[in-house]
Amino acid sequence: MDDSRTSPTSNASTRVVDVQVPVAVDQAYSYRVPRGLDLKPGDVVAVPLGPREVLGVVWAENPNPDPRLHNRLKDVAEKLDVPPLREELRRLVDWVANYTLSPRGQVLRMTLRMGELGPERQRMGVRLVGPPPQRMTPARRRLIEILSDGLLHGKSDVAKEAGVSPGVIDGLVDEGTLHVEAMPREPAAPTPDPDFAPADFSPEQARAAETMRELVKPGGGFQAALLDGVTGSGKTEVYFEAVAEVVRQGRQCLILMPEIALTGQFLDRFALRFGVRPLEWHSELTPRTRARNWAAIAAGEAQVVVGARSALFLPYADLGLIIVDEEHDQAYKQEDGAHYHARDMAVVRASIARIPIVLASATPSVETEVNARKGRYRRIPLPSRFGGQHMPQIEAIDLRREPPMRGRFISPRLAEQVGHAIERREQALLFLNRRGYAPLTLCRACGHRFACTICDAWLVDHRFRQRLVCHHCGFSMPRPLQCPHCAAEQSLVAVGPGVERLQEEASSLFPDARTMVLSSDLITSIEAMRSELNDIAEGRVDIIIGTQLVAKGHNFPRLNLVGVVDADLGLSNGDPRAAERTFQLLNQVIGRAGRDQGRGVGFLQTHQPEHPVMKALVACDREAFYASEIEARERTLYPPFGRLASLIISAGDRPTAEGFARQLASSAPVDERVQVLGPAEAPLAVIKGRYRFRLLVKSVRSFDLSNYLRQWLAQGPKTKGNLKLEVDVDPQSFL
DNA sequence: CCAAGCCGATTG
DNA sequence: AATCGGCTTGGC
Repeated sequence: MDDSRTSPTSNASTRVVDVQVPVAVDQAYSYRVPRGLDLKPGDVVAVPLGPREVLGVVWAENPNPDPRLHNRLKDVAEKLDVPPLREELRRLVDWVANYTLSPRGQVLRMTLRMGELGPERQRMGVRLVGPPPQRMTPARRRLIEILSDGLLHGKSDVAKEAGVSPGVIDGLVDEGTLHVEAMPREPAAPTPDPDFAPADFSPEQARAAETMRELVKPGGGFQAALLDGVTGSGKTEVYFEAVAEVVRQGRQCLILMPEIALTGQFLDRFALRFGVRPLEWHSELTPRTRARNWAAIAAGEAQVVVGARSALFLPYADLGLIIVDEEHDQAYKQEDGAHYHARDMAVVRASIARIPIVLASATPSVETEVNARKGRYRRIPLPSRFGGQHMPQIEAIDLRREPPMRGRFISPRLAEQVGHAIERREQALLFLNRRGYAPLTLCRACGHRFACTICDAWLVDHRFRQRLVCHHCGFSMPRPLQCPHCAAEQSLVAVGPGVERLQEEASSLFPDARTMVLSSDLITSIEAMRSELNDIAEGRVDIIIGTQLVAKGHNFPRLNLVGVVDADLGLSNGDPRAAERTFQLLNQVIGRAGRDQGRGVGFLQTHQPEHPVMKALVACDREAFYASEIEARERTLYPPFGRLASLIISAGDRPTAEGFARQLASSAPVDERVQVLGPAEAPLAVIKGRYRFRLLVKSVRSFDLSNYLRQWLAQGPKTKGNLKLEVDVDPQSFL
């Protein structure tokens, strides 16, 4: 059986290591180590995988390779010249894979998204060194004019500036007038100066800042803190003190943000405090920048990194602090590929690395709030707005008693208030978390409703684009002129409001006002977005009409009135987190008002002013909201008082999906600490032509739910063909 | 009969 | 994730 005697490649002196490759497999694969190559766990290597070569990470020494692999083992191709992944990061990868039931390789892939590695392409520059050319042309003259300072200029930059083609430069180089030299490499990350512009703190803020500095004292180990401050209380400047301290210690700091695309203002604020912008990490980086930033992070050159959730998995050389800004934000939950919650995994990383972590929010998630109440997290309060300003005054408008006119959505009282704001030359924001013109189109003649052909959803009327669009799969069709069902003409009516329709209404109410719609589907690029936000900040807009895009992190100095057009919108579905999310979102939106002048007002148009969320918002009574929400979670054993996982089964046809879901449910191991609910048809039963069923698995808190799920799925029925099973531990969304 | 397209298994 | 092989489908 053992043919090692005949195989020249396997002998006792050949080392074998297990290498984790960044593909969706859970196991590490074994490779032989070529003679003379020194490998240890964490080293980044290139290995052959099937017909191609991929990057991988040495996970362990393997003294006893599986004999069944005897002569199938391949050699490690190469060891890359990058710092090895530290044990801390490898343990995080293992932990996340284990907890979320994702293949380890899939988690590892997030740490190796390094763009194009390899030798850095040298940028070339030109310098004026010789006499003018014999034949002078206008193009050459412009070029020489710009280069007359004798300094080295980027070749493509100078060509662009002079408006000449690169050929002109080459010509002058040939004549000896210009000389080509390599440009010095720009540092990927300039070092922030912790003492560049220290903040001027109120006594309250100074106390919190002192606690921040204490938190990051050397040798302090793992500690989680909740920086709990209302919008406008100066949370950012306060946690900058912790950042400054960590920078002084020469260690690295990661600041996680829910949406990096919207953080233009944040980068500026950072630069005001530290003199330079921090290093950015997000999905829109070009491969080149990605490679540079990855290398700078791994080498420890980048001291402060601001990033979206994927920045959590980067190979920091010496991470000393993690900050999770707006920790309650849903955008931290990754919903495709590996399902993980970046805030929770950040706490895990901090704990593995034995470093402090700061969660910042004005409206903490219920999970975090409970951790703070139980003393597991240290609460650092910032109870009031900076400069003695007041929180906005909030009133509910009961739509049952003060309804808008038929076919309108702005009630008379809200319209009157917007009118006053415009007269005072202040801005008003109308908030409606609904893109497009109208969420439903129907035929007045026959009642036909326009629905997506492959999803279980109505088509949303988008008038700017002149199309009906499905928000779940992206399907769209031109807005028809007649009903496809009964052929009636001029019979189609828009039902319900979207931001575009609201703009129409605002323009008819205030014909002279300048309105602007801010909605994710109208944003073409980050650049365009930043310029629109700038228009608002500089007062070129009177009425802003926006979706939740406007809730996030932007400061509009002239904004004093916020009207929430449909405060009930997020409460209607059967989502267990609906109340929490509505509270957080509306609090954040209303918090946009009056940040600079401190006399903001907010109006909530609602059909249920007696709802706990509305009452807490109107009374500015955060405690009342948390008290009622925590009590409800405790009673029903929902997180954080119990554990939850969601299994989504989908297939191309309904019976297959439902059949498998039933089979799966009945194969669940019996355990008194676990409850398997369902299968139930998912709230959106069909998405992209796939029929979806859901099982909800609920357990007590002191239970290893991931392990239970793993055992269940290992012995349960296997998916095949069209069937797909997605596992989501700690689900946030229930659609 | 061959090309194209889809599914599922495999990667050490 | 990417690739390959097997199988079906479709055009000639």
